[in-house]
Amino acid sequence: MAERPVVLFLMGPTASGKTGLAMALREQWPVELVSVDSTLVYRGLDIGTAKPSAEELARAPHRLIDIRDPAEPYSAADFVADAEREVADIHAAGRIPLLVGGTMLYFKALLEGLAPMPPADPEVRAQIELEAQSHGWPHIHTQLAAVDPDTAAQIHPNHSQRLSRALEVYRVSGKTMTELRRAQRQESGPGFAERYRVTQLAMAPRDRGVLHERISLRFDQMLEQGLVEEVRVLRERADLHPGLPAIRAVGYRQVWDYLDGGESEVEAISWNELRERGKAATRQLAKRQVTWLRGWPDLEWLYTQDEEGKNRPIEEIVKNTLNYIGTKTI
RNA sequence: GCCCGGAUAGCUCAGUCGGUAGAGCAGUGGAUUGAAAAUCCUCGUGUCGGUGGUUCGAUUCCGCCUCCGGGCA
Repeated sequence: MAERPVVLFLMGPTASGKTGLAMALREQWPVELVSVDSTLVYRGLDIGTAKPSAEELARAPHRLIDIRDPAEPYSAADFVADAEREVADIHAAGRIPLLVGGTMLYFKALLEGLAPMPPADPEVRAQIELEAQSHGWPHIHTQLAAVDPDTAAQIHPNHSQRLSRALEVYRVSGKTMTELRRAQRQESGPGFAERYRVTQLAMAPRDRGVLHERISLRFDQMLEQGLVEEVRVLRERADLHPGLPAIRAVGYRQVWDYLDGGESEVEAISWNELRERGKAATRQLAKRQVTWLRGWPDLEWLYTQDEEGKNRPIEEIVKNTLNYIGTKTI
């Protein structure tokens, strides 16, 4: 049997420097980049998502960027299908896929697969939302517990989104998540990790304070580069609203609120408040990303600082990364 | 200079009819199977501005001082 093809993952919190490293690696290794990011998929969300510039993309193309209109939600299942296709395509061209990004659920879904569940159903979702509004989420939890006690036991009674999804799955398919996850274990073929030799890297500063500082500077830069104008353009479209995943993205939601406040004095958000809220939301995102990564199995950490807290030059990180990849893949 | 109002958690503030205090935000740790940059859970001791007085006991009442608002000169 032929040796399994190599796949590289590069994960890390926002503002850790993943894109820079990925592009540097591409210059020295036969890798092709695949973006693993739930917001870079949307066209027109550029500044606030820290999307690589047109010049950067020309020099180092990323797949799965700008593949969706902001009105059209993208999902973990969409990602798994797209990523599987791109990985196969890259291998067919004799290159090595480097999946780079910060959406850990997407990495996990690709690695472990998803249960054969029905896709989101907007009408069922709206109905559940309505029921929750009049009776509260704990009532939804009770309903779920009646049909799928195992799943209900794993979801907090206030956890709106996961409760909604679990009940939605049942109402749409007539099967519980528990049953469908059992089906996943029994019926699925070899998983991603069985088909490929996956090397997983995580990139981050040692010290969270450093990340916070970078986030602060970067959000101000985004504002200088015209983030508000970018959101203003999105707001002009009648079909976009804060209920969409694209508009809920960090930065976009806060600017949307800021522009909302223009009319009503009471709720108006000041410029400084916008800056604070945008930065706080980004810090919280980074924290959640790090939570995913702590305890993530088979992970090689690339720290962007040395033990004394000094920033390591990108060349050094590239060199160490290539050394590590070399030992794992040759 | 005078008058009024403030001074309490990193920030905004509530409160204690006198028995040493608690919300929101921020932060922290965690969860995470088609929205995931989403959504949800956990964690609250801080010379209650300083100083003197009254009191068994003062962050709370009174005096003075400092600082910050606002007003009058």
